[in-house]
Amino acid sequence: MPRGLYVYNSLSRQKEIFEPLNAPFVGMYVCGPTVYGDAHLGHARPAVTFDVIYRYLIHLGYRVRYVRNITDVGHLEHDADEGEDKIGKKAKLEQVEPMEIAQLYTDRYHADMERLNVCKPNIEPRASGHIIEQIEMTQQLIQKGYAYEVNGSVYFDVEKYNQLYRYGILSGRVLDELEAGAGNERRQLKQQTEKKNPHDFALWKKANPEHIMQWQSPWGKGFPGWHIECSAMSAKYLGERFDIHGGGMDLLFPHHECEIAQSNACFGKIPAKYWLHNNMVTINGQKMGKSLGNFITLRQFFSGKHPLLEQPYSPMTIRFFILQSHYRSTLDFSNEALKAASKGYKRLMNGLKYIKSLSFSAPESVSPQEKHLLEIEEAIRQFYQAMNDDFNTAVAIAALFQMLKKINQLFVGQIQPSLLGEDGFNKLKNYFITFTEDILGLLEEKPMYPEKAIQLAVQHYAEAKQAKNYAKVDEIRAHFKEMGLVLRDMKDRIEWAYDEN
RNA sequence: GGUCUUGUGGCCGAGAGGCUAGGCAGAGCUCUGCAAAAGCUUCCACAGCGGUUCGAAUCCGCUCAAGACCUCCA
Repeated sequence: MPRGLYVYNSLSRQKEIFEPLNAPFVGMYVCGPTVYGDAHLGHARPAVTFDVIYRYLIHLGYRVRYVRNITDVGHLEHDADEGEDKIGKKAKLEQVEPMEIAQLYTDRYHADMERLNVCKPNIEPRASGHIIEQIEMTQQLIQKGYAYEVNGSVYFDVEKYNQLYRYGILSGRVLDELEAGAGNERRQLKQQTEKKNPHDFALWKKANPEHIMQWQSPWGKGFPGWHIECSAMSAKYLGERFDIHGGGMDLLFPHHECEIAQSNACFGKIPAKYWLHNNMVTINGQKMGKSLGNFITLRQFFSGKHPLLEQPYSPMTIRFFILQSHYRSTLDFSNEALKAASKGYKRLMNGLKYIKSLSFSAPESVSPQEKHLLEIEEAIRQFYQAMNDDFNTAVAIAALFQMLKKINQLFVGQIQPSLLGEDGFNKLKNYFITFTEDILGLLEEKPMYPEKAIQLAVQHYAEAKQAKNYAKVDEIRAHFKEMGLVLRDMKDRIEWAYDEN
């Protein structure tokens, strides 16, 4: 299909043609969750975004190795001096093993992602399973003179690195200016650390005796620093240089900046060729995040149990909602927007369900009109063009609705399949299904009753209708409504569909 | 204080110098026991003020507003 995929590279701040280092292979690393709480809408965004990128690359014929990590150690709660990590803190509160917490939330994350129809990554490495790799990388950095040990902790020497390379290449920061505007409080805090320089970041942290998560290292007992896991694990599974590194925009600095510094100092190359960052989900115009406490978990969306939610929103509604905006724009949460997404999604699914049930037939009397074929091909072109333009799913979905229009015209019998011609019909059907299901990952959320039971009820409805027993008819309609379904009386038949309200 | 981004119709959300985005909502028509759905038609825009241009929502400047990062965060 159409070649020429362009992606926005945060490193160059512009769109670049996507050319893998070793086509047809593509290595993609995306920063996954820290598993100490349930995933919220903000976690769904990168998961869905990079899921579609993954699916599209595969669709284009690339052989993708997708690595998404699980952070189950190492992220510090306040600042490095406190030396308490998030997983450990929660575990102490709940009197369980830290790994139990990590396991629990990993499982819950997996379940949530499955409901969102997010593909599993090919490799999902855990930080705790790669302590050795992280220690080795830290040792190498010490050997090369880019890291130093103080009291059982090891820090990356940003000043030293910046002499040869440029710290800030990704985020556009200049080292000398970094500290300039920092408030007094922060400056005082930073001066108390054992770091040579406030910008230096931990590769390895010494653990206090009461600290539960700790491992033996050449520098005593401790745990890995904030950023080293991604450098160590991406290098292990994708090589020292790979194609795509993704994550949320809030990770751009310092996380990804530090990753680049570490990996570059260690291996002499910037780890990824393309750096892709999704924008934030906002709520009342503000970033949805853990620290602000203004987040709504995915489970709360699915159940509707949150004060801000007027109703539950299904996983596919959430997915569709995310895909309706471009991944580099902020996406504002509101009940109105979600409800609109829900309706749009269901309309799309009704079309999908119908076109799947339809096959081409051509009575001799009707001959195809080229106009239809051209319109179908135009929509297909628009879809690819949109996806090739930095994965513009919003425009891609607009193309899908163009195709839906044709499907609905078939549905109400305004046009016949034969009018599209066999080629036109097959293109409409096959591309619509491929685009919707395979690339965008939007699936029907099937009713909880088997198709056969529903067909039986449809029959009863038809009979009541025939007998003009309108009381019965209305009763059956009400039952369908309860199931989230509706009945549609067509001229020549009766169909059931998903209720769009 | 620094770096950066954004401001589009009732709501959400694309686009990016001249050509319909799209979804949801609203109005009308067709269809219908009543519906529902769909189709067709239709209303409603580019924060403000200047400038560049034959032409600006799109480029430049200023003003106002909102937000992100500089600390763990997707």
